[in-house]
Amino acid sequence: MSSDLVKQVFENVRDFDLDDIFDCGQCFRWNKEADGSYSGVAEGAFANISFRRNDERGDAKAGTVAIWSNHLTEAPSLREKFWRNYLDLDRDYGAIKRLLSTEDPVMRRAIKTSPGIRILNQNKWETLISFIISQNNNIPRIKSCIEQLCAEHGKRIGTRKGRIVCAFPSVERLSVLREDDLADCRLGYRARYIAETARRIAYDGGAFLETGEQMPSEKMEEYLLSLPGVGPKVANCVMLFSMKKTEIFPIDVWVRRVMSKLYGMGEKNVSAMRDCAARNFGEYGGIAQQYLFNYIRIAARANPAQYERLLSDED
DNA sequence: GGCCAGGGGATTA
DNA sequence: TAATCCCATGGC
Repeated sequence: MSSDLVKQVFENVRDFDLDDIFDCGQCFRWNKEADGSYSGVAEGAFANISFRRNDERGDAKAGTVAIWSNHLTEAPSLREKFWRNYLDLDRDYGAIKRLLSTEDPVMRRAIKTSPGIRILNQNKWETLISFIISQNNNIPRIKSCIEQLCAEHGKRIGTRKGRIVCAFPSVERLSVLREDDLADCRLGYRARYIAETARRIAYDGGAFLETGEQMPSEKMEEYLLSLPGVGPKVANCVMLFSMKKTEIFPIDVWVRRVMSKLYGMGEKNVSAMRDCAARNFGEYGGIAQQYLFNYIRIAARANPAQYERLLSDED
């Protein structure tokens, strides 16, 4: 397959780190290679992405992104445009980080933990189904569920290291499936949500699939919440990760912990957390959320004992 | 064997 | 409106 790949390069990219981007919980189909690069699938194309920081002669805070993909059918200019948008390269994260950091020591620590996060602009349909799968689930298992879903129902797009690589299944395919056809994916009770939501999208999801960021957030959220298996958290993730709604602040169990333990808010007062985020983080609430989410998750992983003490502290 | 995971839906109170 | 239970699955 490697002979079929084409190369795309972006130079002098700042505020960029592969681990921060692909391991911060926003995407599920990218995996780290032995050389530190990441391989995955986006919009029906297999890709491998590497990042090399400039040496001391260049801008030390910047580097070069190199992407090998089998995006063969598109003109080079369209491919360049696709990756530029997918990796959110036109956004000035340095400015956003400075804005979020002023007068917020918690955010300063969070950003310092993963300063290279960028919010990917992912496919709406894939993001919707992926985050339905995410409910009451953990990230490794979400990834395996999605891989199985792609292997069983996605279009084959090539082979990699002797394994078949598949695209995310189409609306058409999933909309004709019955719950039983999803049994191999080990989706549990979410299988019914996915089958029903797929039929809804096939039937009336035109506006969702074709518009997106042009549509007002309120209207889009209303539609998403009408889908089976989609509540506030899933709807918010879809809007943030696939519709450029950077002000949206998804609240899950980890964000609730951050807000209660580090921002001193009531554990269950989700609406107050939303208000707090809107006040403090404004139009970049979603990006702030991603720094915080990754911060608390890394803290829990790195030092479980200290993390447990933090959580059990009855202040 | 109970608890937890990027929650949502239905039923109670 | 808020609280509670249940929902499959798998890792620990």
